[in-house]
Amino acid sequence: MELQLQIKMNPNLFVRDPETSELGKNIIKHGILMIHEIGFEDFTFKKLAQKIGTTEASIYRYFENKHRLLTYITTWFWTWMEYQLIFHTNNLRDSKQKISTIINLLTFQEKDQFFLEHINKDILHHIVIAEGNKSYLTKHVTEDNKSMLFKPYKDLCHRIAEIFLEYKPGFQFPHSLASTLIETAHHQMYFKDNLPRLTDFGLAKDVVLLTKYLNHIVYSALDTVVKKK
Amino acid sequence: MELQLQIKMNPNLFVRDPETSELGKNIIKHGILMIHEIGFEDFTFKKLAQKIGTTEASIYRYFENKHRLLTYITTWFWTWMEYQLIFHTNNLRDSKQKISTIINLLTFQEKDQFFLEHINKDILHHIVIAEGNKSYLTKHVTEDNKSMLFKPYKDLCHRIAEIFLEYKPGFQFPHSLASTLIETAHHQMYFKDNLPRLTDFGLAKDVVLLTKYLNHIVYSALDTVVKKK
DNA sequence: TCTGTTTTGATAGTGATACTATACTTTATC
DNA sequence: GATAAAGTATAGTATCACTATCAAAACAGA
Repeated sequence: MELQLQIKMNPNLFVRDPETSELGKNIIKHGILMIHEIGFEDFTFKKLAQKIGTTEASIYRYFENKHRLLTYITTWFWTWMEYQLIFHTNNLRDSKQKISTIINLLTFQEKDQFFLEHINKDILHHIVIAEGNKSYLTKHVTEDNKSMLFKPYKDLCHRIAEIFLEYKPGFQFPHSLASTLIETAHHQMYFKDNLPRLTDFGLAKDVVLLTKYLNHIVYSALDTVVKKK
Repeated sequence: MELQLQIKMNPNLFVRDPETSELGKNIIKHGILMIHEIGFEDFTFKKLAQKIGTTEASIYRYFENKHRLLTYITTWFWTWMEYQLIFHTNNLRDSKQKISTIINLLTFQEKDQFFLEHINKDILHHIVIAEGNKSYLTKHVTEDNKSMLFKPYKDLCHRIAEIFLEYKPGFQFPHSLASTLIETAHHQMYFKDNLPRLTDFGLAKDVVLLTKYLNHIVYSALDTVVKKK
């Protein structure tokens, strides 16, 4: 069975909802492909327009600018990630299993239950790894944050934090540990592929050692009593 | 006593060494101030030229483009950070104290021993937190990496890794833990100020809880035996 | 002090980027 | 079949990211 998934996005993210038209879906689809291909810096609406046979002006009817498009697709990713987390942990009672699921999701080892023809999720994941930070590393974070653009990221973080608390009630840093886990998973994957000396994963193509590392970090942090100091 | 510090930078980072002239030093000095003030995205060589009373063309004589300037200053920061680490841990025998020093340095709680009139290190630190990732999150990482542009970052990471190994010989992930520590320190500081829901530091202005958190992460990871799995 | 070299400044120009505006055509909807 | 909405075509502006040229100033060596 494949579930048809419709993610409702915050209207502040777009000018016109791209999910409501073919052109909109094409912008998302080829936007993702193109950002992955040439990188966010070199990506322009003009190039995208050429690729999908439309005009710059038409794309501007959907997104204020390319940064908003980036925020849209990364935010979509985090929303989808939370869906996945809910779906996969739904039937689990053991919080240890839930934590394993989180790590597997973050390292993309969990099979996707949802289907969407215009979004390639593997490529999207690569974009979030390589460009995702740029959506909040700006001078207008605070403003964007007030418009709730980062809510899905924070929701996911909070959900993970709750699972940590379920595993270890009273743990002092559940949210920080959650955001650290998310960011570390992505950073270490990026480093593994691009700056491997910053890791201890050697030339391994797979994600086995990374998974082991993430498990170690999380469980050691949760299982060790936080010092009074 | 104040030590006069001259950091020798990789020549691939610049066209003409900015340390060799007044104009060069001004580019660095006001470049740092301006990137901090308006953010890297809005920063241009034209604006910088206006500010320091020179021309765009003159700045291009020193740096190929603004991205190179960013890489220059972040790389300078990591080199300086390694100097600081060496300086502060020089006389320490206890690896536990060394680790405390690392965390204090990363959270900017250690007093600076070096003096430089044209570089404001507190502001530089803020830039590295908010913009530093952008120096390696590009489509040309691999190329830049081959030109050794990120060597200082990797050197610092390696030095921290060695201290971890000194504390816990045989630890499987010293480099990953080192890069995680560096990145987490910066991310959590950024989150604390801009997206506080991703942390557990509340509205605290200081860095006490963050320090406690980083200590917890590092020591729990090092003190816990890595599972065979 | 003359002379050659390097550094900086002034000016101009090019092509791309990041938009905005307007008017016209096609498509959906009632 | 009328009306609105969506999309296309075209054009235009300000800024950006450079490159080129030439002249002036500074400076270094003989």
